[in-house]
Amino acid sequence: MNEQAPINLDYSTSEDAPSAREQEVLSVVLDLMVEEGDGFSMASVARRAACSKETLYRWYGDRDGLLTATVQWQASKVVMPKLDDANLSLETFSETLKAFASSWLTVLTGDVSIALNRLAVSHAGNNKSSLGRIVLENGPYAMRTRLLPIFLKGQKSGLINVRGDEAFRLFFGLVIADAQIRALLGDENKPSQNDIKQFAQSAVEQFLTLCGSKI
Amino acid sequence: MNEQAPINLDYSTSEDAPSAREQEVLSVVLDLMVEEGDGFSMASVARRAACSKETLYRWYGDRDGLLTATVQWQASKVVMPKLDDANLSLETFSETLKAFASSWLTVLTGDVSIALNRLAVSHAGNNKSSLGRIVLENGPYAMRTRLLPIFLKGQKSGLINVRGDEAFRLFFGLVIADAQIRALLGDENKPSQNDIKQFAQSAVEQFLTLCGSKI
DNA sequence: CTTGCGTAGTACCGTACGGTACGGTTCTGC
DNA sequence: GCAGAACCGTACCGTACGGTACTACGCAAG
Repeated sequence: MNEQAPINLDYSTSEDAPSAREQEVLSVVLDLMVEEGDGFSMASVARRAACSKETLYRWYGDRDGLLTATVQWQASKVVMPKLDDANLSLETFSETLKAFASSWLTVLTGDVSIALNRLAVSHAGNNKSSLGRIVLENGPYAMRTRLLPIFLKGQKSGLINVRGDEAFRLFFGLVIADAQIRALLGDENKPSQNDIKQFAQSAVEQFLTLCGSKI
Repeated sequence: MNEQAPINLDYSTSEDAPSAREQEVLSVVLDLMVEEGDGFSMASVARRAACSKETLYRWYGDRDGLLTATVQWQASKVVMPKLDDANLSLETFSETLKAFASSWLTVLTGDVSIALNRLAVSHAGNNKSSLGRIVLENGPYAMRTRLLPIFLKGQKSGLINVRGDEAFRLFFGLVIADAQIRALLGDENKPSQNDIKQFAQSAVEQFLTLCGSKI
């Protein structure tokens, strides 16, 4: 349904991991993104990374290549949570979901994620520059891909009863709600770590209430 | 909690409504925003609106002023739904919420809203340019302000049982879920009008299930 | 020591755009 | 019909930035 025209996401196969020096550069880009949004110049990157613009262009081709490499590097740092499918009690299931929800909210309202998503949103308007696509693939879609098997296991264990895609939509809504868009729009009123824990907990409880096998 | 340092939102008091000619200009800006995102130039506005750049600068001061005027004009076009507090049956309440949810989803996934929110998000990164703030005030906050009295009425009639701010967060999450962020990131898979009706209906049902007075 | 490669630093070019200036034209009030 | 303001169209300026060219230096191999 969603996987159409697979984009080049072969950062895990082609050029494996960026070298230490490259990571320095990409890290500078991330910092600049957080500080100045999309406005930073190639010159500022070169200056702060103590490299020449020529090197940037040799390594990444153009500005968009640099941004793409940065986004993909950042995405590659997010690790996949595991759920051992053996002992799937309601307790385990619920706790796993809560932990995931908490971590997800923390990431999404973090500075780096905000900067990255701002960049992707603004680039999604202008055609060319597939940054929006890439963030979409590594953001919502990736989370969906990660959560679906978890939901599936819960379903097979009779803990929930709902179609997978509906489960994802519901879970996203209950957990994230308006937190992300408000952060993107510059709302300074960010949820504290305590708020997040609270949100995650009640979201999971609501989730289980709504689709905890009863139909 | 949210209303701090009230920004200049006096488009309703100072210069009332833009003239017909001004509306032509602002409409051109909206069109260009939908077509090209933030990338459009003042020259392109002048060209398509068949006016001179000098006029644009005389009227709006600078580019940011033009954008601000456009955003505020668009926001002023959204009308406030009413709920007659007299006959507040569960049926009426539920139908009102469903209609609101449906309309909300339609607006948020529409081209104009997407373009506007993209603009606001990208400007929220760069300080100066209070566009993010303005969209935040006229988007999520305005919806919150609109919904709170409705929830309050429902609460007083014993139909729901939840704190107002929690009700808003919950309602937002159930109705909007990942639809807006996906649209902003350029997901072409927009919900059809039928999907929207479906989403709105089940969202309201879920909302009433979760906080329909039972605690 | 010498040769050659990779890179830092910098100067440079072309372009795009925000903002201004100005001549010519239309509209408005008297 | 006349004066003044508003406005259109366009030419122009300054700047900022993406991208390229070139020089100098460090360093490793032979």
